[in-house]
Formats: sequence, structure tokens, C-alpha cells
Amino acid sequence: MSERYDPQLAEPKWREAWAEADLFRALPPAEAGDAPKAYVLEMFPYPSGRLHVGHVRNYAMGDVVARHKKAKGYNVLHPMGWDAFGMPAENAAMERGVHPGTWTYANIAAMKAQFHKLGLSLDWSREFATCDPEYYGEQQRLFLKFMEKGLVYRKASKVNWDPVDQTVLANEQVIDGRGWRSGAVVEQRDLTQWFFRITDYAQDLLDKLDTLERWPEKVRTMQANWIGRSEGLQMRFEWACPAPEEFEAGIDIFTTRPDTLHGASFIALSPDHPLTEALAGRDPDLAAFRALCAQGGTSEADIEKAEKIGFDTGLRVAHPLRPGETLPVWSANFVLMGYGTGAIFACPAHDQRDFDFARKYDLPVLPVVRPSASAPAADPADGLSWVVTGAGEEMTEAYTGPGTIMKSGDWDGLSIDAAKSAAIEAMSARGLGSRTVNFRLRDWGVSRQRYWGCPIPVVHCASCGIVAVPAEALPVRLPEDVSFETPGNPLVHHPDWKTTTCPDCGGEAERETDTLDTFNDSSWYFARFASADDREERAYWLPVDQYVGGVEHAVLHLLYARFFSRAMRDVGELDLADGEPFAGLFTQGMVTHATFRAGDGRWLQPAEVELHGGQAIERATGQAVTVGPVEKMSKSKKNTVDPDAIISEFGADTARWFVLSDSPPERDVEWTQAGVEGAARFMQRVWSLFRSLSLPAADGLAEDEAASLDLRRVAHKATRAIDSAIEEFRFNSAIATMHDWVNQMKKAEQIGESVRNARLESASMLARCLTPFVPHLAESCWTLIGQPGLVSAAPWPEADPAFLVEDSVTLPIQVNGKRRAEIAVAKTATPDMVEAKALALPDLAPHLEGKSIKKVIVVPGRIVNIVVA
RNA sequence: GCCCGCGUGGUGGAAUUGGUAGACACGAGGGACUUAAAAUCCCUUUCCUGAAUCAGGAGUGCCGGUUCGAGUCCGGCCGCGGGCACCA
Repeated sequence: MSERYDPQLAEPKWREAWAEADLFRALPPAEAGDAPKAYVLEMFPYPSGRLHVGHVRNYAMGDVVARHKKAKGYNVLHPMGWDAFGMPAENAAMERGVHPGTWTYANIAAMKAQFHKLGLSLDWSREFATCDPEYYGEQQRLFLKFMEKGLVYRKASKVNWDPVDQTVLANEQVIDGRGWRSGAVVEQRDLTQWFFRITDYAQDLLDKLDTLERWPEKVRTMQANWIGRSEGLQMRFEWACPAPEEFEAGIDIFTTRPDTLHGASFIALSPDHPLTEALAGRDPDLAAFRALCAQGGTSEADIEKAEKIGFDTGLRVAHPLRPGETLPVWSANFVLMGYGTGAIFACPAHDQRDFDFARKYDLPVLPVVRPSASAPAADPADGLSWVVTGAGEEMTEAYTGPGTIMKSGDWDGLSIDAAKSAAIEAMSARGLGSRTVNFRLRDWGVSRQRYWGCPIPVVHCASCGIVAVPAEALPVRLPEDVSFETPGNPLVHHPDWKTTTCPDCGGEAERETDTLDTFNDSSWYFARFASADDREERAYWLPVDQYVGGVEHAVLHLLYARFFSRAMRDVGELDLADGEPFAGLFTQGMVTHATFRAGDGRWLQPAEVELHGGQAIERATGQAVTVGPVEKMSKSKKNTVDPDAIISEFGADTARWFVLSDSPPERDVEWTQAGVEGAARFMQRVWSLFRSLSLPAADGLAEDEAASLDLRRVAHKATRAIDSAIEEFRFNSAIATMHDWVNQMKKAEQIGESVRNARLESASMLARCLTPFVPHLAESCWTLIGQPGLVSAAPWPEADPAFLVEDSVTLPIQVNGKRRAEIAVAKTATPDMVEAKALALPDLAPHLEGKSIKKVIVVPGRIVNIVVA
């Protein structure tokens, strides 16, 4: 038996043993007996071709949870698959002429081999790729069910259009107003697109966030902000001038500040408002204004820089509460068509945007809220001067704080909240409006003009319109013979794929050429893992008990999946009462690395750099290297680390151990060579510990009972601490405990044979605690001390409560809150006994001399504090 | 601008309900073993003061408060990170 542990020999051997024993296959519900179920899932990867270290961290975390649950007696489902549709495959096709499917499946094979080397406890029997026709066929069936239920619709919407690639781009793909691939200036186009009615569930998606107790607060907040509920008044302003054609009824607006209605000074319409559009048809100047507004980019930076511009339409509406007063109707670029009604009433005194606009166009500023109830209306000490007309020189910004209503007739003296209610009541009574809730959340546009995605399973028939593809004709398969020569959607250019017949009338028809946004694919894969087609088995496994993935999916993926499981439930496809797919969520941090830059500005790979003390030197040239900030690993900065290289050099266990140690899982961890070497050293240290126990025992030595008891205490306490640390996702703490445990075992090794039995017991427990983290090493150690079978199949060690409590405790003694001494007392000592013993301590005499004791606080088992004066 | 989160040694971090601040690890320094190196093992490592394995003082971003006792709770600042953002 070798003195050194060799992961290259041991790791493949144990993986074979696990495969042979079929250890990680989830049991069907009927075979699970009394075992409770645990569905552990990590976000499945996009098959880019290479695993990166971030994946290693993500999957190592999931594996700790899955293996721990298994050891605790759960029937565990821990599957893996591939999020396989998407742009990179098409890019590869365009750049290298390889078919997206060929490229994707080759990548899957390569990555699966890498996955295998990590020793994860995955049930590969449920593997699939979302580009498998069986998978996307099922997705098409769901799409049609949603359509039947009215959850799908088509409408024209503005999209980012790349005129070179001839495709729609997501907002993330538009960089500084240009397409990320082509570099062409992106245009706004109106296209008819498919949408999912996610907004139907807006309220429920918001409400149920409160029930997701095992989700990070941060993610819940982000989703709540994204859904963006706001309550207010939707009301109508009626004309005080000849009404424009087709808009005779007036203008509907939405406001969250109905309390400021008396301070209204103008109406602002979005440039995209139907009324603006209609008026522009007759007024070239307004048309030019609209064109000007459309020019601005959609990026955040553009919006921030954009100056407020407006156009006076010349129309006027009546103020509903101030007889005889009228308000001008403007079109303004800061009003969005996509929110509320696309029109607002502006109260410049109490809204900064309205204020800026009013200043620019010399519109009235009419304050109707004063900051404090007591201050007289015209008191300059209020910080506001109550200018009623003109440009409001005295106000430098809008007042949006709390206060009391004034200059508002009956509402004077009311609080803002009371005035809001009064306004809503008043408008309801006049039949002009009502309380309304608005959401920031928009319906989900799912159309993509792409080849490598799930085809939308409908046909367009000249006489029947849009017709669903019948169930027996699913899946609608992507054509294999496809060309990427022409820019744009290959499905449109394909010679005959889209040509078909109408399922209803049998006449000529065309297939829909849009494919589904790839977020659809990841919105229900967890249900598919639970079972391909058995609803009861899906009900058994769902919801996912522990989901693990990156925080970058906090909104989109996690929100879409929550929508999908509700929609699936409502079309009778899923038995999930509250519609929540993920009961527990953990978002892990990234793996970062220092960046290195040569004198001439080239980025250098970590392997090209040698560190000497504080100095970094380029190996090839011997020149000094600038060590840059620690950043997320990226190819452009060359600060990536290849997991394969690490595994070949140190083994998978070392890589797993390193990415879980030191930093708390939710935080970023910095990859360092020294840290990896430290992890590798620890593997050897553990190995030597077990090896010394595998040597033949010396005879005839009496047992050292006190030392044995100490060691057993260490083992049982550590087991307990590791157990709860894993359950609470404090893997770094679990690892610190194991370090400490091993240090204690090393000390016991020096004591030797007289504590052999305790060392063996401790080692057996340690091997089982190590298993979720470093399973291969744990197997080798388990075998080394003669334990039967596989430790991966062994139950979690029981911590005996008898060893968790000490007979005596060491209490710190404070005088006026400062620690001055400590005493050892029996666990059973009463506070009085502790107090008496503490006061008698000679160490304390100098601190008590000449002072009177006012109080003695004894917290049993914790601390003694003597208060003196 | 709005909404979250976080500030602890040279570094990553620990301290779970207010109860010995700095566990554990990395790095650094010193030592043992060795012909030498690797490997391994041992010691030191928050700061300041002192006749210095001891004693005293300070210390968890800053200022203040509550408490016998605050890294932890409260108020106000400062700094960093993240999310959203003409959302009416």
C-alpha cells in the first residue's frame, strides 16, 4: 500500500464501483417504502463544449446536498441533462459550417466525459437534451395546450432588428445601439410576435414569493421589483375643445398620486399613444417629433442621457374638480406606451420628471402638498415657496416627501393617503375612474427568428387562419438539411420545410417559422426529469426540494419557470397546488481569479505567470507582470482555469474540496494555486491518518479512557456540526470542522494504541462525513480501515447525545464586562456555587480590591460578569 | 434616483438566540528531520505599551445610543457591491 494517496488510480476505480452498484438511481415511488423523497437539482448546463470551474462549484454543491440526503435515508432524485438550444450552435454553424445539431451533440459527449470525472452522484438514466425531438415535441404539445387555454396570443410589438443578420435581437444582444455580432445599427421594428400571458399570473407570482421561505431574500426582492405592482387611479379627462375623431370619450390616464390631482398642470401622451399617432397623421410637425423620439436608442445609457422633449398638440381637457379650468395636452418622450395607459396627468410640483418638463416648456408648477401639517402655507421655512403660476423659480426640485394636502378644496389638511382615497372616491362617483393596479411585468414575448430552437407548432392557412398542428403530427421537427449562407432565419429560407397543408381544410398552408425563446426549454425540464410521462410520479417528486444555481437567473429563468408550472397546472398537466416548482433555492457565487497583464498590455494566463513573493514574473520572458484585480473568469482576460487540467494534476476531490472551502457558498470564491495545493495537501493528510490505522495493532496496551473519551467527544460533536452545516449551506464551516477534526485525530495518533478504538470509531465517522465532499478519497479511507461495502451507500453517522455535553465547562469571568479570569465548573453547578467560586478567585483580587460588588450575573454554561463600582 | 446586501488581522473567512472576537485555512517568519531538496512535523503570526510564554491597554468602517455585557440590537453618517430605473 502506497504511502501517498494517488487520485489518478483511486478515482476511476471508485466511479466504476458506484456505476456497478447503480447507487444513484432514484427509486420509483412504489419501491421507496418509508423513505421520504428529496429532489436535488442544479441548473442544467448549456453544452458549450467545456466545463468551467464555475460548473464544478455549482455541481459540487448540489452533490454535497444529494449525497448527504442519501446518507440520511432519503430517496434522492439527482438528475442531469442539457439546455441545448441556442445561438452559439448557430454561430458555430455560420463560422465553421458544422450543423448545429452535430456541434451540440458532440459537445454533450465531451462534457459528459468531464462530468463523469467529477464523481457526482447523478442519476444519468433520466438524461435528455432539450434539442431532442421527444423533448421539444412535448414542449410543442404544452404550447398548444396553453394556446387552447388562452394563455398564448399574437400581437405586433416593437423589437430590436438587426438589418445585417436579419433577425430580432434580445435587449442583451444590443450593445451601444449595435448588434453584438454584426455591429450594425439596430432598428426598431414592428413585428407580429407570439406572447405568453404571464401577466395573468402577476398577482399570484408576487403573492407567493412570501411563501418561498427557503429562497434567498435577495432573489425574492428582485422578482418583486421586476413584477413591480403599483396601485393607483385610472381615470378619464374629458375634452374642453372639439374632440378628435375616434377619441371622443377623452383621455385615459394612470396615476399613483391621485392626491395631487388639484396640482395637475398638463396631460402628457406617449409619442406612441394611438392619439399621438392619429394626430401625427394630420400634422407633419408632430410626425417629425415622433420620428425624433423613435431615434433614441433603447439602451439604459441612451435613456439616461435623453433630454425631455415635448410637443403641444393644441388640444385641451377639462379639470374634473376645478370647473372652468382646462389643461393642455402634450406629447412627451418620457411617457412610455408600455406602462399604464400610455398617458399621464403631470403634477410638476410633486414629480421630478414633470417638474423638469414644466421648467423647460414654461408650464405651471402648482404645489398641493406641504411638508409639515403645522407650517403655514406660505412660510418660507417650509423649504418651499407656494408659487401658483409661472415657471416656479422658487422651487428647485419637485417635492415628493410626506406631507399634508393644501390648495385642494375639500381635501385640504388630509394626509397623502387619505387624499388618495378621497380622489379615487371622487372620480368613481363621477364615473370617470376607479382604483387600478398596474404591473411593470410585461407579457413574455417568446418568438425568435432562429433555427436552433423549438418550432412553434402552428400553420398559417389563407382561409382558416392560424391552425394548431394536430397532436398526432407532433413533434414538428426541425429540418436537417439547413443552410446558414443567407442571413436571417434559415427556416424561412428553407426550400420546402414551411410548405404544408392545413390540418382543417386540407388546403395549402405555411408553417410558422418562429421558434420559441430558449427560456421555454428550461421552464419545465425539472418536471420532465421527475418523469417523462407519468403524472403521478411527477407529483411524487415535485416540487424540487433543493435547487442550486447562479444568481444571474434570479429573475428571468426563475420567473418563467414559476409561470410555466402555474400554466401547466391550469391546463391539467401538473399536480402542483400552489404552482411553485422550487421549494428551496440556493444561489451560489462565482469563481474568480486574479488577472495578469504583461508590460505590453497582453493578458496572460495564470500558467504563464510565476509568483515570487509579492512579484509576478512572466515565465517566457522573465519580465515583470502587473497583477490586476480579481475578476470573474473570462476568456478575454485569460484568467480561466481548466477543470480537466486540475483534475489530471490533483484529482477531482481536490477540485471539489477547494471550491467549497474558505468562502461561504453564496459568495464569490477566488481561485488560487496555493489554495488548490493546500486542498491537495489535506487529501494526503487524511490519507495518512487512515493509513496509520490500517497498520497492525500492537498487543496488550491498556485503553486510555480519558483520552479516548476526549476523542470520541470531538468526533460526535464534529459529526453533529457538519450535519447542520450541510443542511444550512455552510459548506465552508463544515470543511473547517473537518480540518479541526483531522488535527485532533493527528494528535490522538501521537497518543497511539491506547486510544486505538476511539480512533477507529472516529475514523469511521470521519469517512462518512467526508463522503459528500470528497467521495473518492472517502471510499479509499473506508476500505483502508476495513469497513464493508461502499461508503457512498453507508448511512450518515449518528452523533450520540451523550458525547455532545461536557461534564464540566470553562466559564470566562468578567469584571465590568472585561474578561479577567476563567474557572472550570461542573455542568451541574448552580449559579450560587459558580458565583461563590468565582468571587474566591485570586486572579480577581486586584480587580475587586477596594470596590463594592453591585451585582453578579451568572449565565449558566456561558459567562460570569461581576459588576463593581 | 429607488430597492436590497455587505464592511472583522497581510488574505479568504469563523463567532447560529446579545455572553471568552479572530475558529479553520491561505500567506509570511522561525525551527526539526535530510548530504541536499521534495514531502512531513513543530512553533510564532490583530495592534500598542512595558524588564516581554507575562501583565496592561486598544480593537469588528465612523459617530452616538440601549444593556451587567454589542461584531451581533437601535439611530445617524461614510465606503463597497448588486438589482431596477423617464414604470407616472
